[in-house]
Parts: sequence; structure tokens; C-alpha cells
Amino acid sequence: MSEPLDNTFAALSDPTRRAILAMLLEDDMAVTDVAEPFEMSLAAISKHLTILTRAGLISQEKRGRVKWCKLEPDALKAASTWMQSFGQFEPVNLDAFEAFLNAEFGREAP
Amino acid sequence: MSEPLDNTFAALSDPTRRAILAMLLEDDMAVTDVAEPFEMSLAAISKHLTILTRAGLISQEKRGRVKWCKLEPDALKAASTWMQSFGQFEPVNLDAFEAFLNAEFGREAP
DNA sequence: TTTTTCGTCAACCGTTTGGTTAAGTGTTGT
DNA sequence: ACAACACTTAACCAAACGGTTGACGAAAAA
Repeated sequence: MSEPLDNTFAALSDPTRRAILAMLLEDDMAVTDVAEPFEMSLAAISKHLTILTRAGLISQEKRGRVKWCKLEPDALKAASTWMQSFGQFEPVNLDAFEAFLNAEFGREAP
Repeated sequence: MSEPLDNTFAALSDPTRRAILAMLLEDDMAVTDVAEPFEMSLAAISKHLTILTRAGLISQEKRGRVKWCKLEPDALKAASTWMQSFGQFEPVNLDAFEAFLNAEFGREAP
């Protein structure tokens, strides 16, 4: 019923999930460590991670009792392609991203 | 409460709204004409257009009794920047977009 | 072995979403 | 003046969302 692109964009529409993705950009993390900086329950974060997994934006691998979360950048390609088509086909540079990340973290990450 | 990026991604998460954007890529359109190809009420399309407007993805200008809808590609820039950062910074080309649009229309557009 | 840690699941709750139909507001054409 | 057209709004509905708490299973540590 719902297309991959639906799930990708829906997953990205939540600031908590975007913050999680930004965290995972730095390193793979365990669920508990992902949850630590947020002011919400572990169960809530677990749900967010399920949504991100369903959207293909991350993968989760269980080793022992710890479940490791890993960014999967490829899932963003289709969505990115769709968006760029409306965005005048400008190439993106890292500086713009860094500035954006700072802004995002300044407001959203605890 | 909700950030611009939230609204942008949420607006893009619905296939009807993405199809509307693709239609508007070709030309400005009146609300009734936007609604024509879809199997849902005019009121429903009107709501979708409100959501797209709130997200800044389109603008609506009333001339007489007709309300014209116009694509606003700039609103996608911030979101696009965010996404590209996770997508290995690959430049996007038009061929990929065309292929994607065809696939999208084949499945989603009535 | 017992206890703590890691994480999910189930049930619940209030809000939002995506759709419907019906009524209402302007604008245009006859 | 009146009818048709172009939309929007209101009220309603079922389903999904985003969060909670509490119970639970599996793995690790004591």
C-alpha cells in the first residue's frame, strides 16, 4: 500500500528521527546510547528506530544483548533524486551541510 | 512548534501531494484542474494544497474566482541540503530524475 | 544463582491525518 | 436576478502517530 518514498519522507518528518540520523552519521550506536540524550522513554526511541529501519534509513544488528544501529545512506538516494529535481539541480557542498547541522542541533538536540 | 523541515518532509510523504507537485512542474494550474485526475473529492485536494502551501512548496494566487497554484522550488533547498549530506554528496542528473518520474507516475498517478 | 542491563511488546491515551459529505462564500455568465 | 461555477469550511469518521507505563525475555555481571 505505502511506497518506499512515503516511508522515507514520513520518517524524515520527525525532528527526533532526524537528530538520531545525525548522531549515527558520526558512529554506529547502541539503542540505549541513542536514547540517552533525549528526554523521552527508551520505548519511544525504540519505536522511532523501528520506523527508521522500516524506511531503510538505518539497519539494526543484534550482537549479544546490544542492538547496534547503523546509518544506511543509500535509502536517501531515491528521495534525494526526487527532491533535487525541484531544487534547480544545485550541487550541495559540505559547508552548507555543516551550517545546517549546527542550526539543527542548536534547536533540536537536547 | 513544528519546524519548517518537519512540514516539508511531512508534505512530501504523501503520494497524492508528490503527484500534484510533479503536475505543477509542467505548468501552473487551477485547483479544479489539479483535482481532475484524482479519484477523490475536491475538498480533499483543497486540503492537500493547503498543506503544500503551509510547507512553502507551492503558492496560491486568486484571480477572479480561480485560484492558481504555482510550484515554489526554493522551499526544497533546506530539505535537499539535509538529505544530500547523508547521500554521499552525489550530484544528481536529469536522466535519473526522468526515470524516477516515469516510475512514480506509472504507479501513483491515476 | 541471582540480579542487573538491554531492549521489545502490549495496552492505553490524546492528537493528527486523510478522507467523506453538506453547507456556505464569492465570482462569473445568461 | 438568477443559475452555474470555483473553492473553502465545518462536522464527522477511521486509522495512524507519538508518547506513556508496566510487564516481559534474553544476555551479562555479581
